[in-house]
Amino acid sequence: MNKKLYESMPDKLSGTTSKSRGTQDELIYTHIFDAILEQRLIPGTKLSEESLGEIFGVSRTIIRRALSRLVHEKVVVNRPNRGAVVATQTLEEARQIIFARRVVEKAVMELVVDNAQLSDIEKLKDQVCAEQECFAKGDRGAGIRLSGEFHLHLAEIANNPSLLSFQRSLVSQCSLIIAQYESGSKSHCSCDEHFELIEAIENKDKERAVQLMMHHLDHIQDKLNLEDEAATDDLRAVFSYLKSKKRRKTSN
Amino acid sequence: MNKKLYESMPDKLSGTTSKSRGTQDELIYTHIFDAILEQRLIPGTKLSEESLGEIFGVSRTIIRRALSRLVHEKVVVNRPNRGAVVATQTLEEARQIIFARRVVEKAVMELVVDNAQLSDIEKLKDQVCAEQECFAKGDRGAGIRLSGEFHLHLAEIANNPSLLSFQRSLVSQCSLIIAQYESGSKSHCSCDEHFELIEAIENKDKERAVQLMMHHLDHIQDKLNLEDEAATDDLRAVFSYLKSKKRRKTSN
DNA sequence: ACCATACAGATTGTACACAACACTAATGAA
DNA sequence: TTCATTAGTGTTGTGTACAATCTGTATGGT
Repeated sequence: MNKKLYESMPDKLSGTTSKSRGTQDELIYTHIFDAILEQRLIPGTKLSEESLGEIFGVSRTIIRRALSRLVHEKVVVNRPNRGAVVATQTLEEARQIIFARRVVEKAVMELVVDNAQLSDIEKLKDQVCAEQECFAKGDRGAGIRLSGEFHLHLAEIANNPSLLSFQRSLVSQCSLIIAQYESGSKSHCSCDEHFELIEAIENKDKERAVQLMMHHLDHIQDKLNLEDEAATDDLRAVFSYLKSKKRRKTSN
Repeated sequence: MNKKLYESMPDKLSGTTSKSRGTQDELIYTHIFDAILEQRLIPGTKLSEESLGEIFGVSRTIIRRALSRLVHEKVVVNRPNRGAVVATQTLEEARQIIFARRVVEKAVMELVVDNAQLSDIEKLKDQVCAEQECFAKGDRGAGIRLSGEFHLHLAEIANNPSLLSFQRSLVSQCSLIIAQYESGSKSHCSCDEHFELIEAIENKDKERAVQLMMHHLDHIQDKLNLEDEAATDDLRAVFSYLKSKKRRKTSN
């Protein structure tokens, strides 16, 4: 009766890494995850179990599982007895995360240069084009998400599951950091750099590819100025495309 | 009546990374985790929620949380509707995990050489001594666990939380791999190599420290290669030459 | 004897009720 | 007014009942 509400969600969101279909909690995880990566949920936003349960039409049990996964990936922080919030990072933590990413991206890139097939490179190009379009038409949120997914895709090509899952966590955290610290006006068009990376991969120029990647990360780090941003912290607004239904007739 | 049973457990188990105290599920997580690292739980063992609940004197809710964390760290695998089992890795997965560890350990070691204080080095020495004692008195399980904790401690000294949590997951998985593939008779006394590592750190000889670490990992991997043809109880590995088929649908 | 289907037992998946805790507001005294 | 205590309200934490699902066994047909 009050179930399966979420089935009416727009499809575009369900394609985080193009393999997000599955159980309820996975779907919900993906929605929240994407919302965070697209900066529709900004750092510090409280994620109330009951609200989310109403929004997605499931019980708190399911929400809890989705949140617990996000907590594990360090995208959400759980404050005991006080609920979960979208993670906020200090500048020092941000530097540490970017450092870790440097370590992983270097290894990933070396594997990518060795492993990348032509089809992989085509897909990468398509992805960066999509990213470019998003920025061009002003959909900054989706652009930032696709930018992160570009790096995830690299880790997929590298074909090491451990590195991939670590990369997933790091990329998400980086998106949060960008959301938190980067001035909104800066176009953040990493597309050019992404195209350069692809070119180096295509040429099998490992050294240049790695060096470009390091510079790419330098640029992210350089942009860590303190700046404010304004997005919504209203859960219902973020997920407004869902028909939010009242749970039960009891207690309003 | 059947609650708080676990309070009477021996204390020695509660010191995984010397900061394991906390909520119920964290305690239980630690106990299972240690049991796996000490190879008292071997790969493939089923972890029934109800049994564990009885053993620890808590409801399935808590057990589920502990298991979910273990699943996230890839130490336990969850089979939908059929419960959780201690993870088994194929040889290929094992190689990938060790590769990822190579990446992380190199970065960690470079940081350690830069950051290590005298007190850190003392603690490392104590830890390896404890490890040595365990092997000497035949407690192989605890020895293996301490051996892993040595590497975790290095990641702590490196002082990068992201790398540390990745390292935790990788080290646990490596312990599983060793449990699965390494012949029991081999002494696995990595203590000597650990002492050598400490010496290089003490001398601030970064290059040598990194190289020793790589060799250390080579040795782990070499042992796998020796066992390459050994029988496995992992069906996927045994029948890996078959193309895995999609699950059959309703139309039989 | 063989195969398929149906049933039975056990285990996990989900929802919900209630307990425990944290924050807020209100009350009263100095 | 200000501070301390306390009651109230809302949210999370945990246990448990029931539903859904899977595995193994038994039954019946060929």
